[in-house]
Amino acid sequence: MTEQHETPGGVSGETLRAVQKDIPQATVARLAAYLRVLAMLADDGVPIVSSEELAVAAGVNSAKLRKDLSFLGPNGVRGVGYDVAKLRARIEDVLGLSEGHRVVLVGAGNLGRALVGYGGFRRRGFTVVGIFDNDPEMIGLPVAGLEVRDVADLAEAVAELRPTIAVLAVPEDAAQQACDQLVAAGLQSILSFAALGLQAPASVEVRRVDLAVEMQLLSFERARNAENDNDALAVLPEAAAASGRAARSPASAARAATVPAAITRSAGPRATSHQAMEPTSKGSVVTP
Amino acid sequence: MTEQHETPGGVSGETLRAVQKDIPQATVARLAAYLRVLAMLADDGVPIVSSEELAVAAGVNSAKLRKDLSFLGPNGVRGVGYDVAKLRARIEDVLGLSEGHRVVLVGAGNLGRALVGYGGFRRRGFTVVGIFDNDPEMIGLPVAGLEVRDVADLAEAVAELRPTIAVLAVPEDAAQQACDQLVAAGLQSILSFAALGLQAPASVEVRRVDLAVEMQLLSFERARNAENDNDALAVLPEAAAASGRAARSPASAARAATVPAAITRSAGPRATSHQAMEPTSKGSVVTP
DNA sequence: AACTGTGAAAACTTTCACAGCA
DNA sequence: TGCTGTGAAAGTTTTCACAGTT
Repeated sequence: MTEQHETPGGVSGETLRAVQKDIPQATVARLAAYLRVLAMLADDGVPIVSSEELAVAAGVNSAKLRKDLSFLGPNGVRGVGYDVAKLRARIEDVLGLSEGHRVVLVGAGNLGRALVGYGGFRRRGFTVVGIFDNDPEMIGLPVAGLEVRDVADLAEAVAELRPTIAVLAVPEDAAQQACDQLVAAGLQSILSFAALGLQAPASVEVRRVDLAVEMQLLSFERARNAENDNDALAVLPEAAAASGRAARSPASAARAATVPAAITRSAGPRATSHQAMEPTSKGSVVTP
Repeated sequence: MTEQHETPGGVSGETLRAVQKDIPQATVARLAAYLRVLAMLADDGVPIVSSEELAVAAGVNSAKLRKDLSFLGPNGVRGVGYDVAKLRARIEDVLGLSEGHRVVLVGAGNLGRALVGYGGFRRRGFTVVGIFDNDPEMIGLPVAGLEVRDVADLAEAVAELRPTIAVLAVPEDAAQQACDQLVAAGLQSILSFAALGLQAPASVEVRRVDLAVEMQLLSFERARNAENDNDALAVLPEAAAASGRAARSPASAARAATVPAAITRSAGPRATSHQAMEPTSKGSVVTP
């Protein structure tokens, strides 16, 4: 949590605390996106990046990116750009990722297995340390190098594994019970793939990823674009026909991919075709 | 905006068109969330719901909900509330869901199978009509009542199946190629689970669900709350200790679950404990 | 009396455009 | 010169509070 990267010498918790409090929601959602791009750049051995380059890769405009980064304090060098490694470390720090996270997975079905197998997971500092299920057939089986354990042993296992995040990938009808068990075991951050809202103490952060919501947003955009296309066709037949990899209308250009949350937070950021933004909030499969 | 449902008689396309254009992004992301709650209410046989009840269930405040619904035209009855069935139909209409959607899935691995098995999917009007993979071992196997087909046959199959949405659940390194095939086959709406941004024509809507982003947002909230808790503890030790299912500080109360997109659109909406909001945009696993 | 629909105010976010530093 | 960091303007979203309807 604490920490600063540029300035040597210890920075107090005060500093980071202040920073975290004042970072706008919208900005936080995008920081995670910048991080992904930075990781790619780092893999490619790129040492320095300008706000313009980074912004394009992340699907936002450069003014927004610079404003976002300005909330984290000075990160770049004028006339030069941002040091990829430094900026990356700084963002990880602010997002509370620098220590990495130990994750327990509840539900070893298809979704659960898909999740542990998801490479971007470990690559981004999330280590699955335990897998649980309530199906006797499943318990004991090896999944991703771990043995599936009985969800009844959760409390005890948590004491031993010390996870910071739990991922809930169980059927709808088992979700609330599993959630209660996680809460009882002391987990404070839960990412749930159940469509229904889970009841949990206010002190526990439950984030929901709802695939259907993402699909619905996709549906809306399609409906809206179809509309626009009709309008355009009515007025400018050739222009509309020549679409291909061409430009999109300004109105829809701001739209793109992101999922604020795993599959979700909704109202997320938007983005242009190759990269999308708007995590959340909206976007995203994050749903209420 | 225009439009009326109560009134019998055909409503023109003009009307719906105008409505869609003017609905704020943030509102659209939340409509999908309201829909889920409405579906639950309908299942429970609840005929009428007030803005307050619906808002609480969706994790937003009632003023926001009423404002959101006002963009769809008059939907309720003053002094009474909203007709659950009517409101549901109206929202589905606006989101372009009323005709339902035919979905093709590319990638029959764990994630793909988890997705077709996901009940909330079909229940919300999305019907999987085709499953594709490029693994010879996989092709021909039955999954969810469908036979896995060769992704090479996609173009041909699309002509036959007429899907409106494609879900991409393949490994990172195969994602761009699969995306290109979908685009070539004429798909216009793609929900991708690949972490990387996909290159596609501007006319194609690509929505990304990135699980890692959701986890990162969860990490940030935890870091921020830990901070607040420290502050609270320093000042009010007992109050902080008595957390249980107690109230959360106003600052963090606004936070909750949602994933604007499947797993995100970023910056999505937030919500209170039992129900969360802020799709996507942002919320959600929607990422840039 | 109960509850919706909505202008107007407040809060938040994005964009502009430029001063300032390397 | 090139690019960051940032006030100030513009645009969007949320909240308030109340008039209007049943």
